[in-house]
Amino acid sequence: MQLKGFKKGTMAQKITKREEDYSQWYLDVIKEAKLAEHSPVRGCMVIRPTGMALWENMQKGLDQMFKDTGHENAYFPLFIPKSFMSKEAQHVEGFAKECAVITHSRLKAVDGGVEVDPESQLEEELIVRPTSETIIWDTYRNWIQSYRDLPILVNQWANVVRWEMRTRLFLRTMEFLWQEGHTAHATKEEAVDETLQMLDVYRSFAEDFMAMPVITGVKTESERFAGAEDTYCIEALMQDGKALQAGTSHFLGQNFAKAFDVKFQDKDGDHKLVWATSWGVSTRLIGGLIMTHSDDQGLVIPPKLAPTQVVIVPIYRSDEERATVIEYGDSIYNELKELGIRVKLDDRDNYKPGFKFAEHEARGIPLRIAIGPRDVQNENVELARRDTLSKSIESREGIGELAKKLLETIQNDLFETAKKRRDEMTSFVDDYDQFKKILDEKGGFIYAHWDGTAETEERIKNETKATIRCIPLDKGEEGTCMVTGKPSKQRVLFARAY
RNA sequence: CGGGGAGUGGCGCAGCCCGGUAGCGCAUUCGCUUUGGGAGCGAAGGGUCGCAGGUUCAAAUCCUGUCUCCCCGACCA
Repeated sequence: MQLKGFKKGTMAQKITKREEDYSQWYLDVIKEAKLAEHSPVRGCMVIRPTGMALWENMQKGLDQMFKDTGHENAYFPLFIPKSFMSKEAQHVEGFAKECAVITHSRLKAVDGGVEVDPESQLEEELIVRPTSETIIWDTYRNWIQSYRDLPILVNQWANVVRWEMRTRLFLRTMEFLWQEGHTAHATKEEAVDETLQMLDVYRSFAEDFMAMPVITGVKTESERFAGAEDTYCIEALMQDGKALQAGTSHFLGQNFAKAFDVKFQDKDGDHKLVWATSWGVSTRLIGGLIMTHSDDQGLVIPPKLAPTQVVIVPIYRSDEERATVIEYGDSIYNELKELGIRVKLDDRDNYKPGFKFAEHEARGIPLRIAIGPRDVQNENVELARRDTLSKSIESREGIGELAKKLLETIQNDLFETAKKRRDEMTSFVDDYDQFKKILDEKGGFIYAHWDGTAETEERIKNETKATIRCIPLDKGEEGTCMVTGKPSKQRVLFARAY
């Protein structure tokens, strides 16, 4: 039995509507879902328990995929000696402007307060890691002597700091959580394969767990990671038509092996430089998740990642009714729990059902089961989907299996909906004026021909704010550059980006 | 880092122009009535007005500095 959808707009509006102010909507969703908040430290956030539970679920999924592809976790220091940073020229250039530097080791008390003790100045300053290539490659030098020591397939879960000018919760913060994989190989082919393998891990994680469709491709020289030969990426499209780089996988060539003198003796007895990769995704994915699925009622997230997948809301008047309904709810709770569903029974007595409905919607719980005396009587439940905001009456019998099935349906539907939206906001353009027009009026992804030069790329960026997000891996047809008319090997993906 | 806006009980705001010792809504606590889409009434608790200086008999209010957040720009894997 189908019921009518929820009445919208009748509730007190705590969340700014998307079309009114997208940035404010994004902040409101995070706040109402209790994912994170601003901290007293500029550019840094407090990740609240719900936000952390979401990240932990993402970690679990990714970590399993890393283990399944032969990787192990390790942990390297937060601090990097300053001299390490300068060993790889491109790398230091890329990160120099956003490094936090530790110069002193202690404070001293001064009339009621504290100040930095000038006598504690460090002989060599320490850098708070913006990424760990340098300290890891310095370490790998000692781990690698023979081809038998290769490959090294290591990942670490860590925090990093990049001193950003302008920050946004999850999307760009000065400190963020991430994973960084660092691998060492005997041959170029093996390293390239690893780079592409991990890119595909990211793609499938984005699609299968986050229900977020992505385009895979390689970055142009100007967007490449400092110190990499090639940077591959997954690019997602947000609801407001802006692109988000959601993950990167770098083929580092022998740049860090050279810089840190990491060689191995091969079967033929020759000493050779090691080939490297690194790859990472961060809490930025949470920002992408929010902006892919959520609506004006608040957070919408896929069941696979939802900290709570099903919430049961009891409805009652008297104490007797309460006892009956809660008992009914408990049995449903146990049934779902048995099936491995992350379920909660919201038995708080100080909130009315309507309040709870709104709250659980704002917090993005995929499925809600409401039960009242009528349902106990008829052996029914009311089932509500967060993604479609639709409700139906279902039989108590078999509710566990139904919920489980429905969670899978929601997971798939979210992906299909997001993919459909992404495709609708993707254009193919051959004319530069048309390109500008679409960018301003519609936004989204634009596939266009480009002559492959940094000059043209720069010009387009300056004139339109759009950047080449990537050169897609599934190559299309040849053509001519929309700006210069010179030959183009394939269309590249343009968008304004976060 | 440049331009604009803002910081006042937990949250959202008024008061500031024109100085006179802080108020409203929501939330919280207690009580009663309620409970199928954000409950009602009654009572109570909670704020050195971001922080630091200065002017003044007197500063949330005027002046200077500083920190943080939001928007736009520059910058940025």
